[in-house]
Amino acid sequence: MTRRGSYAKGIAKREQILTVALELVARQGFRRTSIRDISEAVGLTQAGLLHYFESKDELWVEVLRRRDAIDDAADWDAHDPAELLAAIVRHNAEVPGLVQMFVNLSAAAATDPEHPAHAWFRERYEKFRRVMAADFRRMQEDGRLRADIDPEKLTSVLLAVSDGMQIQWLFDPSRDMAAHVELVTRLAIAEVAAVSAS
Amino acid sequence: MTRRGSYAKGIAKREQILTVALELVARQGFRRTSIRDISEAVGLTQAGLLHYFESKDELWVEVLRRRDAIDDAADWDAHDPAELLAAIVRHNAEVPGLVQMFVNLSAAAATDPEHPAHAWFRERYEKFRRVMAADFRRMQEDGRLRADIDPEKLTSVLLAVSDGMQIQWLFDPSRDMAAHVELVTRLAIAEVAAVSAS
DNA sequence: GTCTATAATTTGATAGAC
DNA sequence: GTCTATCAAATTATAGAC
Repeated sequence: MTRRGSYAKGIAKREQILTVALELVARQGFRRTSIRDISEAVGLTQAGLLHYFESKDELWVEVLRRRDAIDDAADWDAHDPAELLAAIVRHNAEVPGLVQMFVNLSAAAATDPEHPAHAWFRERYEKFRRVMAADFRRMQEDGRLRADIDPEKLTSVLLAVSDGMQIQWLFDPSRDMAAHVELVTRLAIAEVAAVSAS
Repeated sequence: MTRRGSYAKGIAKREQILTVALELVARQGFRRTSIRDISEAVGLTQAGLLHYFESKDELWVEVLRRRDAIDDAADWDAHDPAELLAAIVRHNAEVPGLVQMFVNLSAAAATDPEHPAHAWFRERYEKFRRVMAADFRRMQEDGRLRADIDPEKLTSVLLAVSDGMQIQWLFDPSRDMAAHVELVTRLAIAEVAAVSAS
């Protein structure tokens, strides 16, 4: 409430930093992007930038948080969790810096319990598994999904395909990430009609 | 041929370095393992270790190469490419350092064309896709695999599940990586019988 | 084959002034 | 909110002794 002008400016600067950081990652690669590069790109010194984020890794975590917040708020055109995931994956292909960052950060966080993003990723996987699996269970009750599939396993598989295809896509951007997610979905869903029709 | 004794010793030392490197990664994490740590663990100085490997990243690439060479030579009990992949994935769960390294290195290589492992990964994915897809195509001709699946896409999906589950497994080692690969396989294969029996 | 020594860089991070 | 200054590490790399 106090000093509204400079407060708003601080918020805007934060946003700018997060945006520019992703642009730099897309342009010069995640490993090659230092905190100094980012600070200079937004017209700050390195120390100036660290006024906004406690550390480099914390900055990346903030990028992830913001992405999820935006995704959560977005109005996706999807009828089931698998379609939703495919839509998100399709959207990610528009933001190469984000994919680069996600891949590297998830790897680092997975292999280091002390990493600032470790708990975030862990909880994210759990949340997705819980929420999506519940939806899949409902679909099974409605006969829209094969009954012989464990909903939790299917969720994990879809998340794994999504994560794994990001890597393959980075090596060859002509690969269609979302199409591969949809292949699994089709195998899990379409046969219901075929089997019940037989 | 010359100086056989010391030559053999050099080979043995190289092997020791690669083995110890993986042990250290498993124990203290990939990011926390420096070339100095490894050199000290094998009774060398940093400079001494760099007599064997041109750089840290080259050392990691050698670990990958050796792993693949061992896997290629192994006698896997598998009847089709999907079973083979599941067997390899199951085996990987016994070597946590390797999984840690693979995840981090593939991320780094994917996001940096100059990375020493970039070409290696790229070609590896291509090779797997080519070889496995050819096998899947044969299985389709034999009626052992659903005909409405693109063999290349199925291969990419299986590799993605394998890579993606490694990450989820690192966050929670109680997850069964191979079982998730097998879920996809079952969806792609088993229905042939069901459909053709109907 | 292995060491000591050391240079040169780069990076993330901190203290404290303005 | 931003800067200057400065640190401590980590890493690659090299020269040259043993």
